[in-house]
Amino acid sequence: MTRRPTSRDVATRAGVSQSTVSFVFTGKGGISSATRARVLEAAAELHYRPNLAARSMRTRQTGRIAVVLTTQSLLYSAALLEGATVVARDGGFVVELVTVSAEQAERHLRLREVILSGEFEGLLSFVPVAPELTEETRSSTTVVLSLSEFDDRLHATGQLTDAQPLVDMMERLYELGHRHFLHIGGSYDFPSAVARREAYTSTVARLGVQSLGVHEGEWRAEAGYEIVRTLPADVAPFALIAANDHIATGAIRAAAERGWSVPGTMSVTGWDDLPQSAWLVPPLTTVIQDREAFGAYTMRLLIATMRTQTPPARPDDLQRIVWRGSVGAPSVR
Amino acid sequence: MTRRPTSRDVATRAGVSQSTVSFVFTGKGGISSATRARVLEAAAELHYRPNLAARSMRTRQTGRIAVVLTTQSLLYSAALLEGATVVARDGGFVVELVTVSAEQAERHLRLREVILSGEFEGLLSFVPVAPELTEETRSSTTVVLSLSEFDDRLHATGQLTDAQPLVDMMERLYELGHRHFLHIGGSYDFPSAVARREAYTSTVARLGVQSLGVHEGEWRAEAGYEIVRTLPADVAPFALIAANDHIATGAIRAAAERGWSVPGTMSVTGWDDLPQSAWLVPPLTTVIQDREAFGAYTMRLLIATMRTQTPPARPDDLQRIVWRGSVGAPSVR
DNA sequence: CTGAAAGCGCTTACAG
DNA sequence: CTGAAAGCGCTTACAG
Repeated sequence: MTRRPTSRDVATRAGVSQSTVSFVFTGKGGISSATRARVLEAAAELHYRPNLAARSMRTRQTGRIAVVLTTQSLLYSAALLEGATVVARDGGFVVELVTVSAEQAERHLRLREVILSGEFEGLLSFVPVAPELTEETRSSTTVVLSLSEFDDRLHATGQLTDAQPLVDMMERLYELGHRHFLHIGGSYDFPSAVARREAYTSTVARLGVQSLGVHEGEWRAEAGYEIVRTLPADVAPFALIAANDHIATGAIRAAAERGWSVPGTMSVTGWDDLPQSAWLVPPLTTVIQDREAFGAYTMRLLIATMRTQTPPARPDDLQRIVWRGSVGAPSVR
Repeated sequence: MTRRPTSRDVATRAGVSQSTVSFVFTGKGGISSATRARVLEAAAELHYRPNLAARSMRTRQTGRIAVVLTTQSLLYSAALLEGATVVARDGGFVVELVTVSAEQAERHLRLREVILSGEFEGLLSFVPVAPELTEETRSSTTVVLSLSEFDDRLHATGQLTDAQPLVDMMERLYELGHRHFLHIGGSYDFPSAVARREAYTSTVARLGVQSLGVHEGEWRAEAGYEIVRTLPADVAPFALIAANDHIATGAIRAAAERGWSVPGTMSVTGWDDLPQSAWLVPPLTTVIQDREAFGAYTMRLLIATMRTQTPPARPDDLQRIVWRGSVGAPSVR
């Protein structure tokens, strides 16, 4: 465990000055290829690597980007994270994962700490960042991109919050003969939950079909279960548009307990394609999101913001519907 | 976007020397409480925070620990990561997540880079670290703790690979009247899959019951589905011991298609308690792993190693069975 | 094309 | 109990 070699050690070995070594590694300054080769060789022999803390101190840049997620969302975000990380790495940044509490106040404090610490040049948040916090940290050197903010500022509700698949699913169900619909949504502090609810109500109006209700289901299976369990026994065959697969799974269970056929009595659609969704009885029609591509895109956007470059083009194939057995024509019991 | 305040700024404002400010923030040196209060006040007014890069350079310590996971394993590791992160933070470390390819050679290169970069004081790997790599990086300042190594060195196969719950479930099924069992395992390059298979076969022998088969199910729902789908129609009521919830879910689907009752004709147990498992029809009996506690434990172990302290005691309540409707007495069709 | 030198913001002996 | 000073390993004007 000897001392790590420094640029000075490399310089001595290569017979050049320390600054020349630095120039070689940063690519700055015109170094002749002969000198350059000598330096690189000496560096390789010593297994030299630049000390990032020293570089960071001198340049006042950390090369770090924080990605913020709650533990819960992390469960669904492996691919998203992967996409973002790869883009960041290609851009010369190191990504640090910051998990925060789902609880508002606690999360606020932690985010504040992360932003003010100065350790990060950029922050990509997949959880809402309170406006006050954005205000308070305006003077920080950390460029913050939060997905909810992002929705507002860039009018980019066309991303993960795009509810178009929900409209497509409802139209398909209409074609199959459905005239009664029910919506169980997520938590309405999520833009995506609101977007899906809006898409539902406007599509109900446009198609001229009947809505049996719109409930806030908080993304939970319990909600799907309870709401379907307590529906009138003589309800007309209907299509449940659930905001995610959890809700849909709970609903299917309730239907099974009531002896209702799926999709005949109740057709149902989810969102997210959880691992077990394709294996439910019946398999669940749902929306697959290309989270990796989305993660990559958001990171590209953050980096472009940090460098004040023009934002990258938005990919338009981030979501697609997988049709499975939980959707079919309505049938009399 | 003004310049960040430094300890010198704080010193000026508090009317002390810069080193006094440093002493206050590191807790070193005997600073009178009056001076201390003045410094802290000035620091608060300026929103001063120590520059970590500068500190790191001076102390030659990075305060960083890398946690290594593959993207795949990340999906199951949210809680694990949370547990580890909290412990690290309490220990004064910052955790950086490093995702690596599941592909061997690529992963090797990346791990090598991470270890040799000198950016991390510790590395906690949930993927195997090749022995050659451990050898090659012996002179690095990064303390490496890999979970596979961990199994060997500390004989700690009693952790996530402990198959005891499987034995308990089989005994309970035996009490309920089951005399026919079937096992669909994971991938046998996972120690946990092997441990579960061994526990199954030895318990079959000990209880003197009949095994309808032992299959390598590669952790996949397809395996559960196919194997149950192709069982003889006149098979005796049996208990399926699936290596995880995916397999169990596929099996339940096959049983439903065959018109078999669960748990009467086929009782079934899984492992992992996936989010939808409690909402299947019937709800799935499974094993809940306290991944958060496990993650916390592994991080404690790493930090103890880094500080050459005695390792922490192993928690013994990392797994527990949740009994749900998929398990019951066998019944004639 | 290359070198000498300043300085990034800290920590920590060393004086006093 | 507090201060002056060296130095961690780099980058980057500034000379030459």
